[in-house]
Amino acid sequence: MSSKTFYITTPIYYPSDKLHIGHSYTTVAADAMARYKRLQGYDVMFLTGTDEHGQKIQRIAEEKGVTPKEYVDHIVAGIRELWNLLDISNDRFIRTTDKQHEEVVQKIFKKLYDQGDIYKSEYEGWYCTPCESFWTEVQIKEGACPDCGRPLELTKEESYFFKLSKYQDKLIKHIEENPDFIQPASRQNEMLNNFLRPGLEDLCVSRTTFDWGIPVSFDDKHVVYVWVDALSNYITALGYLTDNDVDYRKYWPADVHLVGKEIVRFHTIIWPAMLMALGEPLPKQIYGHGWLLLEGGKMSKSKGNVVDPVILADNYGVDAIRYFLLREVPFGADGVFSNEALINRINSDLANDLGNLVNRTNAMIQKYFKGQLPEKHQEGEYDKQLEEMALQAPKKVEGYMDSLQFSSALTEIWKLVSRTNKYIDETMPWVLAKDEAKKDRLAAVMYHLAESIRIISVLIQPFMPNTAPIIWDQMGIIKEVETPWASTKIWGKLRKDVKVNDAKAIFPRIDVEKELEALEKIHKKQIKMQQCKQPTAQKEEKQSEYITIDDFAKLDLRVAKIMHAEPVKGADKLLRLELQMGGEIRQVVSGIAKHYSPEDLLGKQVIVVANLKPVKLRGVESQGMILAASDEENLLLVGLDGEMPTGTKVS
RNA sequence: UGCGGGGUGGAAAAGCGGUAAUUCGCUGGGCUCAUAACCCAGAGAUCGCAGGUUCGAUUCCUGCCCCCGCUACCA
Repeated sequence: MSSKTFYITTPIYYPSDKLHIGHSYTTVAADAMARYKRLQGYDVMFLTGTDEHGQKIQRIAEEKGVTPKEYVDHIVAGIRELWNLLDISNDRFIRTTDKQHEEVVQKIFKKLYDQGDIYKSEYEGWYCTPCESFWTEVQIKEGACPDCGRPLELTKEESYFFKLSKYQDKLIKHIEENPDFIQPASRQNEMLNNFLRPGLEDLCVSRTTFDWGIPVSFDDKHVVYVWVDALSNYITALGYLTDNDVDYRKYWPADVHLVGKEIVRFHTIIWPAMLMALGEPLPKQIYGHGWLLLEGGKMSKSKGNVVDPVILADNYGVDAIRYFLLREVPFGADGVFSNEALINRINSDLANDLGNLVNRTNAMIQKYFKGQLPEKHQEGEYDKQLEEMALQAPKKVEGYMDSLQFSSALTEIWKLVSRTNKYIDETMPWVLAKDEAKKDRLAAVMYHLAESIRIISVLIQPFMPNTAPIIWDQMGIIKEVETPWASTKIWGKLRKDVKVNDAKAIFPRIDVEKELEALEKIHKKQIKMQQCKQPTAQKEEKQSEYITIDDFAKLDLRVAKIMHAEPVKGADKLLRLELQMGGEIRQVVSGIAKHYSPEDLLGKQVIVVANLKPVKLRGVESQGMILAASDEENLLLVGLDGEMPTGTKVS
């Protein structure tokens, strides 16, 4: 019956570290969409996964002394657990280390090579041999490696290139003719103006400098680089170029690739070009959402933010977190996460409005009708208004959902929640209850409340998959008959003599003050735990890394006095200092501008590493380094417990 | 420094050429079914600054200031 298909994807995440609330945001959004489409009768394919290759992961794994695969297995297990916890209903989970994916990527690469869309050439760049890394002109500093500071060589590396430039005009045309292809529209202009129209360069799609990747099947010195490997997950997961490509033929092209705004470029330029080269249809839409910024104002910094989704879900419930993520931020724009915002949202929208509505309705039906409404209802004033509003809500919600406006969709549902709360005040059931003659009218009022709640409960399903069934249970709503999506469009689906069950608060109110304190404590604890972990790791290393007194003697530490200080032009962290050190004046560039103003420094005595090799910073020579203690927030210069003549040796 | 986003009542956030929505908070009132909740009313904004276009600008143009993210510089 469901011939309509809907294919939605999230990006595949890079498992170099634990995921945070920002990743959850994308995935929860995709999940809400997938659930919504399923409810509408679509045959949905919802894909998420992990992008597991690359130098960075290889490096981290080496540092930890495990194989890259062992390392990612561990992280990926955690990611799957998180999606499980957040009730993510993905139909498939792809890992770029899956055998099928690797094989198909090799086939794709070979195919593009055979038809001339990938060609072998040389990649020229500045190469740092010890780091085994290439750097671009912009990245290098003073001809040295930005990582280790050692000299670079202009090196050529054999590399495979994808003919991106060939597809430039076709891409521009496609984007111009399909205004929905890139959403929101502002991103479309960004792509056209910043990348496509100025001209595309061919893309380097293989590497020889590391081997944690999919080997190029016909040239095993090379590994397939991220573009071809990662982007193609959207089709390899469906069995593209395999014996069993039923799903590919069924679901491709994708309806939406949901991505963060930082990777819009890859999805709207490189990916479509690859598909054009493969002769496959392009996805219908790429939607670039904004960031969920973790530390908004200074408020949250001082109050501390717990951003571990697991802790948040444990404390407030999965649905509350899902609600917050999708409600707080207008999809497409950036938003800010703070514990306070989260708790306020839970209190006002979930506890006060929705939770309380269900609770008071349930309580009244129990109190006035012993839990079950009679068949006979007397229609009255205000009923029509509520009915109309309830019947409009689903249409509006659908409109917003179809354009991925989750926040607006929820706002629309909550308008109905508010209207229903207001209906109680208008009809004043407690007055009706005092007059036995008005029993029928009272029954109709209760029914209107229950029916409105039923419609609300069905509408919130995609967002809050756990809450909906709880409401059904409390309100005696029968799942199969009274909760299909289409049932929201008909008033009166709920049977007249509905019988409710005992209920307790779905969303208890949270004490903001207390809770913020509690979160703060957890936050501090986490920081402590991290700090504890690091020193133990370092300790082991340090035992073999003792230095001798001779090593120390190599340092020439001197007392110096700051005679002059000024900002370095074009740098916001650097100060240029002139130091009196014995008979000489030294010029030192120091990254302390965020913590000290030039005036503060005049006349101060500091400790200088006097025999440090001079370097140029931002074009200014620095002949040494001054010592300071610093953590993430603060920085204090190291001084003397009194005054000493400048030039005095420190040991 | 480059790129991008933004500055609208206490907070968040719409509007984008013609009485400045909405939510939270605040004040006052109502009600008592309910989770100190719900309902009603009210106060509170010269829409970052300075010019310009226009009969008229928060909305268009120019310049400037500030904030945020990425980026470079923290020897």
